[in-house]
Formats: sequence, structure tokens, C-alpha cells
Amino acid sequence: MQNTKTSKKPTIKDIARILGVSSVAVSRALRDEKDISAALKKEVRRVANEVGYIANASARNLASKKPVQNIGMIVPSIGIETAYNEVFKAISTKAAQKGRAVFLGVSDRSEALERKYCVAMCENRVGAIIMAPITSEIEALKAVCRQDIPLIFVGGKVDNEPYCVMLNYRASARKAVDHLHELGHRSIALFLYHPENNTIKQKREGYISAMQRHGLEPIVYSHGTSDNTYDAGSELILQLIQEGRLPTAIWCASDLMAMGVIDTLKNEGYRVPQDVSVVGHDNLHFGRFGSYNLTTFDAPKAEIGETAINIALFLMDELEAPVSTNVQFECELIVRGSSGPVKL
Amino acid sequence: MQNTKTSKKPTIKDIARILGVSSVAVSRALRDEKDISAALKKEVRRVANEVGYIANASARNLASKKPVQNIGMIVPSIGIETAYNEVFKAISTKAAQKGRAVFLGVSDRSEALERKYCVAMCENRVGAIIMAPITSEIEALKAVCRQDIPLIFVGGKVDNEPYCVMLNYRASARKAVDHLHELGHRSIALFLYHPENNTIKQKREGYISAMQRHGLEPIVYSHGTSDNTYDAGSELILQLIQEGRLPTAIWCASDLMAMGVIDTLKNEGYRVPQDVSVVGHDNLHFGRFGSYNLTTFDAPKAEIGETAINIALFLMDELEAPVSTNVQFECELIVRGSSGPVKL
DNA sequence: TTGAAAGCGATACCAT
DNA sequence: ATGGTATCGCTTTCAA
Repeated sequence: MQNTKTSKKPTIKDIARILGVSSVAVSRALRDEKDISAALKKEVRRVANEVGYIANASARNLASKKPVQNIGMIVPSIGIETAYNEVFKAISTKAAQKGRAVFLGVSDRSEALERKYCVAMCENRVGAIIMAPITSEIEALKAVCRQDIPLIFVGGKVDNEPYCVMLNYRASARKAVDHLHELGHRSIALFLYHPENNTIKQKREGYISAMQRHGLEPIVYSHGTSDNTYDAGSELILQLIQEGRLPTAIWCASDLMAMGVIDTLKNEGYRVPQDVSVVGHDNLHFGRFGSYNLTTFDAPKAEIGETAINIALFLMDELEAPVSTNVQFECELIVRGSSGPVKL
Repeated sequence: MQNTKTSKKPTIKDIARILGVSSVAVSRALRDEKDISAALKKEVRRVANEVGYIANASARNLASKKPVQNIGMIVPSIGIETAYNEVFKAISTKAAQKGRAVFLGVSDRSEALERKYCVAMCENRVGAIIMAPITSEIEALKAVCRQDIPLIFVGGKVDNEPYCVMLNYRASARKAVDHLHELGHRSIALFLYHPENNTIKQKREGYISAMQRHGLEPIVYSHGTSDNTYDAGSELILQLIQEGRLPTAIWCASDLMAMGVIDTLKNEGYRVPQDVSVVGHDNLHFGRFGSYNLTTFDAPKAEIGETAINIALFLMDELEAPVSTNVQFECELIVRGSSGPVKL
């Protein structure tokens, strides 16, 4: 076996030499341009295959006016507390169909890392970066990308940029309150966590306005942080139990928070939903399992990914049809067993 | 705002022109080579910053004998049934520290996609591909990469290649059986799923040999498929209940399978672990939650990722210290509440 | 310490 | 239908 570090991949010149034609002809034949004879195309493809030719994207990138650009994605996490793995999958699949690859950067909520990823992807001249930023402070990132590399925002932290794919959390709030109100609940609390970002803000505002519409008193609690909302929910509900201020229904800003609430309620001898109804948000895979059977909201993750990459492809002139570049999806209420009629 | 599609990023020539020096000097200054005066370096950095210079990786890649190569990773899934998100995070973080970016491809268990990702990454001349292949059939992938781009295997499907980072599932099997035996169990079943790959094979073999060592009769069931082991476990345990052949302890090949088993046992009126002890494998985040409290095995995901990227960096001459290129980790038994003494 | 020229692998443009 | 040559942005090599 050859030494890994010295062997080189064959180039179009190698193919040209073997066939006794110019490298230009080979280049065109490989791209299947129409002013090359079918015979030559066939020969070129045969030799390319024989010698194991793999195009050099760097060279193509440099030389071509319209290179096949790759795509970047930067997320704060791909753990279970987010849904970005599903979004990424949709993006990666569609990109592969178009012969493009996707850089993924997981910033782990470090702004320094987020910026590093952004720089590395810009150096690699991606055609667009799909980004779920950590904070709403994106000036530094925009400075790196300048006007050259478009940023497509997902995840809701940023909504006033040219390219955004968002979720309408106000609509979720309205649906959650309406659902619980219909079940007879009048004491409906909202459980939030810190930090207070755009998505949290929307949930709060939507909840308050829905409660007021029903003539009910809003009850909002905020506890813990976004990196561990399970414990946040668990601690918060324990506190309310101890203070004897248990509502009959709770809408939690995340499924994990709802799970923390449910586990703790059960530990303390309460039944869900007979004593307390609990509704989550995100439709995590585990929420459907027997122990939780969680009523929640499903975000159209695949659609979000598809929409984001369609915008990216559109910006790279790959997609013909014009595309809406500032999109909002609503989440769908999934009614399961953790919410039920109020106890009389 | 300028039109996205016409604006261009500044090049070293632009910086050179502004400063009245050659582009060579700028190139060297930016790379902090030692034969450039401190004064010029400072000036170059200032101007580079002012004009928003971002290096062009393609050009560097083409020109340089030792380019800063990116890294590729290809996995069958990054959903909750695997741990590749954690492995990826470790890889992505370390890569960023070295100024490299990571391509991620999610094949969704499609061999066609897997191959497409491999080609795209090779075209982009990554320095190495870290791969958790779908099957053990990797000839086509090796043909694409040739001798030029090393493949580093993770995930256990492939173990006879130069670069592998693996888990010792035989050791897990031994520890699981020993743990349950110590609790007094003599009727210990193994729950597997299809298809029968290397990892499953190791679990089976390790289990059988551990049972025989204790003088016990192996009881192996195999049901369902790897893409939904929750249902596989659920269906399998239901069948045993109906047939009245319930063992006192079960080791499941995955946590999801164990959760399916536990949920179904509880639904059918059995208690865990009082009636049946259940042990999983993988230490999924959700296993620790109240409803499951699952005894399981923790794979050193971050270590696996770090080892894989260290091999990659080593192959790219980035790491000085020689590195072991065929590594096996053992999983650690995490004893929680789903396993307990046998019922007398 | 700095610069001129060649070249990396491919494409664009203009000839033939 | 095919080829020659310049070029993309940067590094390397050699010369000054």
C-alpha cells in the first residue's frame, strides 16, 4: 500500500495525457457540455473511472465564476434538548442531492466558538450559512460574512434579518391556553426559564394575551436556565407544591421542563392529568413514551430545514422558483394523555 | 446594501496595493513567518482587519503543499437512538481549535447517500473522513478515497482497518451478566434486534460466554430492527408475558429497547425491578429520568470523538506525538434503579 | 527582509 | 468539435 501522505489524486491533465487530447476538452466532457462529441465524452468517462478521478473542488471553486458552493450550519447544540438534528438531516440530505456538502459547527453556547466556525466557513467560501445563533447579538458574525455570504437565521433568536425561518410561538401559546381552557381549567400557569430571549418573550406575550382574552389572571414563573430545563421544571414545581400554590394546569416552555414537572409531581404523589394537567413544547421523541404521554407542540423540523436550504439554494442561483425568504411556521398541538379535564 | 451576488471579498493583492508592498510579503505576514519585520506584520494585520480580509481556503488549498485540510464525518443518524451527536461535538470543537471545519453527512441508512457524502468530501479534499458506516461493506467507499484520504472508523461495524475507534461490547456483556448474577438472578435473558452486525454479534458472544462461565443457560431473543428498538423491546416483552416465559432479569442491547420493555412491563402490571430487572446500553440522557431510572452502560462518547480526531490530526501531521490508531474503549456500568435483587 | 515568477487544478474566453 | 492562453488567490522557490 502506498504511503498516505505522498500519493496524489489524478487530475484532468492526467486524463488528457492518456487520451492525447487537451485538458480543456476533458474538463468539458466531464461536465457534459454539449459541444463535445459523444465518443470523446465516453472515452473520458471511461478513463476517469479507471484512474479514479475525483474532481478538485478547490480548483473548481477558484476558477469557476459559479462554483458549486458548500453550505454551513452553526447551532448551539445538537443534543436532545433541541431539534436541530432533525433540521440538519433535512438540510444535509437535500444538499447531497445537489452535490454539495454541509459544514456543521456545534458552538456549545460559546460565542468564541460560534465566531470561529463562522470564520472557518467563510474561509471555505460556503454559499450560505444557516445559523441558530446563541444570542441576538449578531453584529460580529455579520461583520465576518459581510455582504458576500448570506446568513439564514433559524431558531427564533433573530427575526429582523433578510433571511429567517421562524416558529410562531405566540400561536403555540394561544393554542395551549385555548386547549386547557376548553378542558375547564381556569388556573393555568406558564413555566419559563432564563435567559429571556425572543422565543421566550413570544411565549410569554402570547400566553398573557390569551389568558386575558379568556378573562383569566396570567401566572408566569421563570426559573433555571436553557441548558437544563428538566431540573428547572423539577425545582419550580417542587417549590409550588411546598408553598401550596399548585395550579390545575401548566404550560411549560419546553418538553424537558414538562418532563421534570411530571416526574416530580408523580414523586410527590400527584397524578397527571387527574390532579394537574401538563403541556410541553417541542415534541421530543421521548415525550410520546408510556411514562410521559405528553401533550405538546410539534415543530415542523423537516420543513424548517427544507425551507432554510431552499433559501440557500435560491441565493446560490440553484433554485429557479422564487422563494419566500422570511417564513414563519406554526407548531401543531399534539394532544396526548398529560392534559385532561379539570378536577371538580 | 451591496448586491449579494456581485460583491467580492478582498484578497491579499488588495492589501498589498494599499500598503505598497508585494502580495508575497502580505501572505507571509498573515502567516506570521519569521522573516517579515514586525512593523510590516502589524501594518498588514491592521489593513487586513480594516478591509475585512478573510483568507480563501480554496486558493490556499491549491497552492500549498501542506494545506489546512478540513475533516469529514459520515454517520447513519444523529437522532436519539445513537450517540453520534456527542461524538460529533467533540470532533467539531477540537477541529475549530485547529482552524478546521467539519463536514457532517447524515446518511439516514441509505448507502447511496453515504457514497454521495464520501464523494463530496473527497472532492473537497478533506484530510480524513471519520465514518460510522451503515454496513460492513466498505469496498466502494474505500475505492472513492483510494490511498489519498484516510478513513477512520467508529461505531463498531468495521474493526479490521488501519484506523478504528471501537467499543468493547464483550466487556459490556460480561459486566451486565456479572451484575445481574450478583443480584441473585439466574434467569437472565438477552434482548437483541436485527440486523446482526458486529456490535450485536459481540454482545451475543460476550453474553453467552459470561452465562456459561456462571453455569447458566443462555436465553437470547432477537426481534425488530435497529431503527426502532423501542417498539422491538415492547413487542418482545409482551410476547414473553403472554407466553408466560418471563425471565427475572433482561439485558437489552440498547436503552431504547430497555425503555420499551419497562413501559410495557409497567402497563401490564409488573414492577421494575421488583418483578423484573432491566439493564440497557448507551446511557441515553432520558434513561436517568424518574420514570425509567435505568441501569445501563455509558460509552465514553467524548473520548471516542477526541480519539478519532486525534488520529485525523496525526495523519495530517498536525499532532506531534504518535497516536494509537486502533483503539478499543470499555463502557462503564451505571447502576441505577431498574435492576435489583431477584424476587424470592 | 522583500520581491518576481512559476505553479496548484480547474474554468472562461477567444480562436480555429 | 477542440485547443491555447489567461486567470482565480495563494504559496513556494529562488534571487536580490
